Formats: sequence, structure tokens, C-alpha cells
Amino acid sequence: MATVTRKQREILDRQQQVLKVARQIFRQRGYLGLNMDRVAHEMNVAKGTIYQHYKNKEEIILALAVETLDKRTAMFEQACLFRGKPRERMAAIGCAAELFVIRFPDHFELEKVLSCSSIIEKTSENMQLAKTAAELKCINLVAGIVRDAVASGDLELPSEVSPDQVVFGLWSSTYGGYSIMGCDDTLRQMGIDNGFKMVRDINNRLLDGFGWRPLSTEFDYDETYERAQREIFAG
Amino acid sequence: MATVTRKQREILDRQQQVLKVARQIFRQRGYLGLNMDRVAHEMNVAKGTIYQHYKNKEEIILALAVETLDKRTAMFEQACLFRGKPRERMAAIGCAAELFVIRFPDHFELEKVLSCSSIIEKTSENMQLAKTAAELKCINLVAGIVRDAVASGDLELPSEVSPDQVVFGLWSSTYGGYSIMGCDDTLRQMGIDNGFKMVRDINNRLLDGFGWRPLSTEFDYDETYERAQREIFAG
DNA sequence: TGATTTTTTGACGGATCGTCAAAAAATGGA
DNA sequence: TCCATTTTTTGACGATCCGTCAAAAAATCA
Repeated sequence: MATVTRKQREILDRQQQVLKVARQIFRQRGYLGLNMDRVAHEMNVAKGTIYQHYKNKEEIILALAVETLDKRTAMFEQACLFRGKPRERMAAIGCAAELFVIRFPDHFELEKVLSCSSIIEKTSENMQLAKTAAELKCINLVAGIVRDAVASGDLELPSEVSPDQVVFGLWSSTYGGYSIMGCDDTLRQMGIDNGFKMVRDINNRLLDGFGWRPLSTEFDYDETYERAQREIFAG
Repeated sequence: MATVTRKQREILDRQQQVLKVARQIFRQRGYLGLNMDRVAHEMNVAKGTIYQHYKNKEEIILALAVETLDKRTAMFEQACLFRGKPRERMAAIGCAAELFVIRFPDHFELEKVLSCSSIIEKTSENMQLAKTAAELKCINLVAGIVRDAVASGDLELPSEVSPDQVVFGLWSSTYGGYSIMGCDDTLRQMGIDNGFKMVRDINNRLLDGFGWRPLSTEFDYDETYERAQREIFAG
């Protein structure tokens, strides 16, 4: 028993080790620069061994995304603990999202690669499900806050609008905003310097549009952001 | 002289031909399925000839994106001609954006591929600039409508908010929304069926948040969408 | 027509992929 | 401890795609 467990642990450890090395390479050299030979070489191991753990490099990339997605879930969970009205907690989520892309700058690049259909197609169904599950955890945390707002009366949604719609809106604009920020110099051409602040403001306007009280015009959410940063994500 | 022109035309024609064949392959087989040998083979031409026109497949993909981006500009220009208040014209732009992704379903896939830094890095500076220029044309059309709204008093922007910020917001949520729609089945998990309607509603909420009159709560923009579809993009 | 320039060709060397038979290591029973 | 059996690791291999370039073919010109 103990032997089996040790063996299994060793395998798990190496799985982690592969991800660690692969993330390093991906960060430095991107999708095209990451290849199995390189991973194997950096790990002082034969190529075949890597294939024992992951069927191809796309699978490794997907595994990396799941790994960081779990980090994000943890950060979002922290944010949910923030003391304040639902909309303040949502601001804390925004704060977490910002910190996440700063702390894990390679995650968005992973997402972009995985958004290419011919790339994601090479990965296993299982790992894809794992990623969807990891995403759903985050989405549900956010949806929970929206529902709290509805329950507390801060947010009055018409019958044809579901809480998930609000989540989808925040998700879209945040995802879109960060995407445009990261890869396009169109932004610079538009004269926008602080992309994070921009996304924050856009999201605030969006929530104002849904009538989520207190509106950003009557409450200082920048202050809330700073408090969230200090209180929850100190260090 | 006439000879030179004819020769040049032939070269241009083949450039187009490459794009046509490549788009076909890309649509069917995606990024990983598109390769120079295949393009050459389908064109009954040697591989070296393809390289005379485009330095690698990434450059072809970028050229394809520029091509469709120009189509989008044309559609946005049409939308700008729509008769109505600025916000109605903006709705017409939204309509154009929708029709665009329907008419050119491969464009978003191209965008996704090109958003990967290690892929775009393989392309030429010049073609990248061409893409940025094509994007900027669209952005400026949208920005023009925002400025019209400000000028006409329909939209009162605080001094710290620039019209470009509004554009960025729309851009983000639309880009983000369509991205999530296209590649993720997270959406289905969230129980969202009509992604287009969703993006439309989100954008309306966002503009409501900016206080752009008439608000979507006091005006039927769905009606405007349908009119835009009928009037401008008939057929 | 034949010399010169331009264009096309596809074979080639190099990189990466994913596989698999053989080698090495681990396991387990005597 | 030893050796037979199972599991894991190894890296050579064939296949694919990349981008190049010298030679062949075509076009131009005098």
C-alpha cells in the first residue's frame, strides 16, 4: 500500500514537474516555442516519458490553464468573503480578476491559444471538462453575488433578465477588455493608458445600466477596490 | 508598360488566389491544418511560388484577417448611413457586427489565432500595421457616432470620460461576448441560448450606464435592429 | 534567334511530431 | 540475496512540415 502510494506520488510529482517546466518555457517562448523535446530535455528525461503523462503539448497547455484557473477560483473565493454590500463584493471580485492577470500573466496567453479550435481539438475530452468545471466554479461564485443583490433588493431585474445575464455581461467585457489590452496596440492608438482602470469603469457602467445600487455615480468603488486590495490580497 | 501592368495584375491575381485557397483550407482544417504544401498543392503550383507571395502561413492568416476586416469596415460604413438618432445608428452598428460574424464565420477564428503572441510574432511589421489600420477605421466610425451623440446632447459624458472609453467598452463586451459564444460551451452550461441577443442586451445596458438617451428602458432598440437589418442589409 | 533576366520548381537539410521495440528499473517470491 | 516477471524509461525512427536555394523553365529583350 505504502509503496503504491509512494509510486503514485512520484508520478503525480512528475506531472507537476512537467507543468512547472512547461509553464516556464511557454512564458518565455510561447506556443510555438514549447515542444516536447524541449520539455524532456529541461527535465533530464526522455521524450517518451513526457508522453506518458500528456498526450501532446496542447494537453499540457490545457492542463496549465486548469492549474491557473484553480488559482483564480481561490482568489475569487477570497473576494467573496469581502465585507460589504453585494456590489462591493462584486468590486472585490473585479479586484481579484485584476490581481489574477497580474500574478499569472501567462494565463491569458494560454486562454488565447486554447481558444483556437484546431488546437483545443487535439486535447482530451476529460481535460476539457476539467477546464469547463474550473470556469464554472468561478462563474457560480460571481452569480452568487448577483443573486444576493437581487435577494437584498439592491438589484431589481426585470423578469426577462436572469442573473446569469449579468454575469455574462461582466465576463464578456472583462475578458474582451483584457484581451484587447494584452495583444493589441490598437489600444495605444486609441490613447488609452490604464487598461485595468478602463475595464473597471466599463464594468461599473454596465452594472449601473442594470440599476444595481448603489450606482457608481453615488458611491466610490475605487475606494472599495483599494480596500479590497489591502484587506484581502495584502502581500 | 501594358505588359508590366498585365504581369503585375497576374501577380496580384495569384495573391488573391492564394488567399482564396488558404481561407478554404483554414475554414475546413483550422490553423494546424493549414500548411504551405497544402496550399501549393491545391493551387497546382510549387511551394516556392507561395513563398514568393507570403513569407509563411501566419502571414497568410494575417492577410486573411485584413481582408475580412475590410469587409467589416464596409458594413460599418453602411450602418453609419442609418437614419435615426446616434444611439439608433449605434444599434445599426451592432446589427452590422452581428451580420459580419455570421457572414464571415472564419474571421473570429482568424482573430483568435492571431491573438497568440508567438504566432503574430512570425508576421511582418507591415501586415500588422495594415491590420491595425483596418481596425482603426472601424473604431473611428464607431467613435464618430459617440461624438455625434455628445454633440447632440443625447450623451453627457463627465469630463474624465472620453468618447473612446465608450467605444472601448462596446468593443470589449462585443469582442468578449462573441469570443465566449464561439469557443466555449461554458455558455451552454450557463443556460444561454441566443448569444447574439445577449450581447445586444449587454451593450444596451452598458450604454444606459453611460446615460446615452434614449435609454433602452424607454426605447425599443430590438425594433431598431430589425429595421437596420431590413433597410441596410437586405438580401 | 539567341542572350539575358525573371520566375518557377521541387529536392533538401532541419525541426518537431508521436510511436514503439529494446533496455533499464522496480517488484516480488523463493 | 537472487532471479523471474512486470513496469517504466529510453531514444532511434518514420512521418510531416518548415523555409531555402540551385537548377530548370519561361519571359523579355536586342
